Amino acid sequence: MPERGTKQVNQPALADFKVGVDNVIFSVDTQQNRVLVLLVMRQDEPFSAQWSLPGTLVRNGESLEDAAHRILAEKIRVNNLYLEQLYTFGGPGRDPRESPDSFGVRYLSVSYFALVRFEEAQLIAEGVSGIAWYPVTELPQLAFDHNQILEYGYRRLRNKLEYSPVAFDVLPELFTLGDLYQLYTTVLGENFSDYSNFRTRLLKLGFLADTGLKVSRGAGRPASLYRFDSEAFAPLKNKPLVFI
Amino acid sequence: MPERGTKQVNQPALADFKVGVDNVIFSVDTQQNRVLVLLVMRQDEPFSAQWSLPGTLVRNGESLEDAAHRILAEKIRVNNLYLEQLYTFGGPGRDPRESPDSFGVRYLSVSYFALVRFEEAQLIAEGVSGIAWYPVTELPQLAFDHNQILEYGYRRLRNKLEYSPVAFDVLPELFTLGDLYQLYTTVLGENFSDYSNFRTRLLKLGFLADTGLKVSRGAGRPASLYRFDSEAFAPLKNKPLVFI
DNA sequence: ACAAAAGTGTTTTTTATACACCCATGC
DNA sequence: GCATGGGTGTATAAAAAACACTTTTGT
Repeated sequence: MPERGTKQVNQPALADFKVGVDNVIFSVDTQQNRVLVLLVMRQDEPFSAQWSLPGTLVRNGESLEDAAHRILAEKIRVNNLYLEQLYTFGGPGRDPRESPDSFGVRYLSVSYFALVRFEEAQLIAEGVSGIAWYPVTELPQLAFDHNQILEYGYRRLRNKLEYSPVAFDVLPELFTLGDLYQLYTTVLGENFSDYSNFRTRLLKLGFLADTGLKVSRGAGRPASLYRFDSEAFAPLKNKPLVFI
Repeated sequence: MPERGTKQVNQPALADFKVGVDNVIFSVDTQQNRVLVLLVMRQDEPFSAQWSLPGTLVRNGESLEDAAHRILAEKIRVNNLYLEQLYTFGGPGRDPRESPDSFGVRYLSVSYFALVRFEEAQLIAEGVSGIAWYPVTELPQLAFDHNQILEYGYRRLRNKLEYSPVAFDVLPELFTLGDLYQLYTTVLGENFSDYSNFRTRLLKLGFLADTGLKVSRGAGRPASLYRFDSEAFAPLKNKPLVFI
């Protein structure tokens, strides 16, 4: 990192930071076919009583990823979890707790991108239970620059869907090819691919295992339940893949 | 961001941070066909007299990207520049200036990924001139976790090369299709594509403008000099593209 | 003349796209 | 029986991959 300014004298002072971690946690409701993001109601100033991304300030001895796991575990119980760093927002003035003259402590946010399974995820109700899944299409105004962070996270979701098997981190353990197709259509839009071609392509890749189980959902022929076979996927891990 | 712990009492203390910005600056020597990264010799403790990425600590009122630009401008004069955020490294103990008990101030690094043109970039010699381009294949041991950051940056370069027109930010303004092909081979390895197919594909994309100029480099037929036509590329900006 | 690098064209194989159509179930 | 969603197959177009061949220079 940095030179310390031992030689130069009239150097501007270094900023002091508190570092926060904010999680953009996505899941998908396969029943209602909606992409959801987890929001919490703030209890404290600033932005008290406004929705925000679940976040926390980093503690002594704690890594960034530890902090991300900690805040996630405080809000939600999950079996499966996909987590990766998203982006770091650190401009001056992004937190009203910073003094207006730009001196004094600054607040930096390292955001994380997380995927969980809606059906398996249990929200942890705390007090008045200010925690909820929001459809990404109906977002409220969020605290801080969280709308921007969320937008950035949603873009990441759309991108990853195309070349990475993240779909299986938000779908239930067992899913039909219709579920999978629906997920892709709701996130990527109607015209990304024909259903039957999508089917053929995905099956040919060889990491979707047919469980033999069937589900019937109203009218129509019952669908096979598939499972993501991570062992069969392993050799494809670093190859450029096209899911769409 | 964060709840402040107004209600809970026995909460571990929040960490205090200094935030550094470290740049992974790549360029390419088309003559010698090598990918280069800019390193600076540290003058101060810790890691005095060791090579490191050019970095700096963020000052009062300064944004992360501003800091990245500042340190870059201190080391190198460029006409062209590509810059984007890379990753944030913030685990405890990544800087020896942190006290060993993990209390006291911590050092976090937001790294940036930069591309410049080797021929146009002038290094700014300061004092004993501890600044140099290193081939990515012959890296010395670096200060802090900078080898890890650099590795991460190089992976980003390889990835971006495949779907993004970053090649034209490291190549000279005018280049031959051979130069372009050489760049791809040195970064991506020999067997990513046949030269003649690579040619045809790239030209069909329509954003390489033939200047009509020719260069002769030793034996062989002289090659046309091309220019990246950013206007012709604009409509393709958000489309999924394959360069390889 | 010939090696070396640039550039063009052709053939084959693979993949994408657009459909038409059959299958099994609920109502 | 027929609407509904699941599932298969086929014909066509496009793109990727392999490679043969021509062009223009330096020596």
